[in-house]
Amino acid sequence: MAAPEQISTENQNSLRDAASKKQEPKPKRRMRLPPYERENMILEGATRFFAKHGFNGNLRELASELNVSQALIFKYFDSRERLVEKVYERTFLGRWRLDWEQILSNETLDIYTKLKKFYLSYLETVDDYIWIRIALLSGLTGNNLTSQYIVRNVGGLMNIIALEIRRANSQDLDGPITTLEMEGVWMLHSTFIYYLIRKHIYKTPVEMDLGIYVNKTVDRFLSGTLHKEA
Amino acid sequence: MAAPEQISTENQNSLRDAASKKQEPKPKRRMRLPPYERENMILEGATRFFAKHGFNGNLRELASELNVSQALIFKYFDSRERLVEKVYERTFLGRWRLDWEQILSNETLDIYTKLKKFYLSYLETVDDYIWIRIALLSGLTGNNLTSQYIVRNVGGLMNIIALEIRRANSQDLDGPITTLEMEGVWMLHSTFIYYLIRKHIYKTPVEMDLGIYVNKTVDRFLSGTLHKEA
DNA sequence: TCTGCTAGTGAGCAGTTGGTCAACAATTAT
DNA sequence: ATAATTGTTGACCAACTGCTCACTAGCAGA
Repeated sequence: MAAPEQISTENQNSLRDAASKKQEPKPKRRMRLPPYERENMILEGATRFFAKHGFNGNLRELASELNVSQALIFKYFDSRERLVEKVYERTFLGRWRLDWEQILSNETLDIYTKLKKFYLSYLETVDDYIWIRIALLSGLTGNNLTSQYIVRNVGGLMNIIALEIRRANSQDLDGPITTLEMEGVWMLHSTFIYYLIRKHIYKTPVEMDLGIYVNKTVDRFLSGTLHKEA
Repeated sequence: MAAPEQISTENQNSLRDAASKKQEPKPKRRMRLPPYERENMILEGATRFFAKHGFNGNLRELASELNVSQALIFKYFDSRERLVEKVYERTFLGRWRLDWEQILSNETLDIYTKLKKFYLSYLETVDDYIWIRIALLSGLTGNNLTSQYIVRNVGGLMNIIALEIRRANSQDLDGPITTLEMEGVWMLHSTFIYYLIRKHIYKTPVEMDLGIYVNKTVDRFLSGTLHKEA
């Protein structure tokens, strides 16, 4: 760790040159962007960065990843807190698809294809390192309205599925949905969420063909994993 | 909810007394504990604390929760990093039950009761605010061997279950287990893990009777959620 | 080419944080 | 009682962090 005490002048020079060659050749011409673009660039970088380092990641580090001064971040976002809020919005609200509800309520589809269509679309927008990490981080950090908003929204979809399952079982649709019925629906959803956790967070091997995986999982969910024989 | 606006002087005094009694009458006599006990106390407090505030929670705050100086923490743990490691060990390794593997391999039980027995025991040791939060936090922070160790261990159990399902389906036990077979097994496990996430992290309403919940979930997993009629 | 507007920055401030250390005091042995 | 041992602490340090501000420089319009 200690620097050598004696170096020849030439060495010193060449070392300095090498060093300066590594930091200078980027004369780092100051790039001027229209505010909207710059804001977007920062927000996108922050999303990636927070996903990786958590919401109290070092802002100076974020700035240097963006090749921008740390002061600039505060020109576009009043405080770290505001920046984090924006990241939430971008990540969650920005990805919510309004047609999910329609797929699930579509009367012309049977329950198998309905669930397969929905979860294929759901996974397409959500099977992403950034999304799953931000989702878990925001849940753990708590105190954020956005994650609660999502919980409620997903809860709404789960309710629809519960009703569709009743319909498929030709049960009475009127009574209130029981806790155990809801747990049944969450079973399917849990499977897909934990698939994302294993894939993007624990990085264990998983089935990579989403089409096959979704089909098989929905089938299993509805029909059971035991071959009913005879 | 609102406090009464008028209180007699006596009341005010007694209130003030009560308040001061709460912070002053602790002349904070210095408590001396045998090292083993103190270490345990700090470790337990740190586990609770990190579970709540994440692994870069403020150590001064932790110290004050323990009614102990911040310097003392460093007498028992060289650095924050070491402390976090110990928290991992305590939380994960300390809870692993060796008999889980035996329950699952037990030849005298049918697959239904096997899975029910196992997951009841599993949830009993793992259905806990602290456990699920530390588990997710450690996964997100990455770079920890312990969480990978657990992933491997759980993976081992999943493998056993995969084999048991083959047996129940009277399939050939010899071929290698396919990715899709494994995904099937993860479906059940995912359900229980995400149950914990909903319960302890998102704090949404869930079925509270573990016995009923485990039974019903295993049944659904094996037999499907659709009533197969005629 | 020059000028005005404003995107962008370096330097620095106040507060915080992990970690250290000499001194203090609770307990035990004498 | 007294002394030796050692668990415990207050005060401190150096590094870091969110955030600010006076100043710099890229770009559009004249």
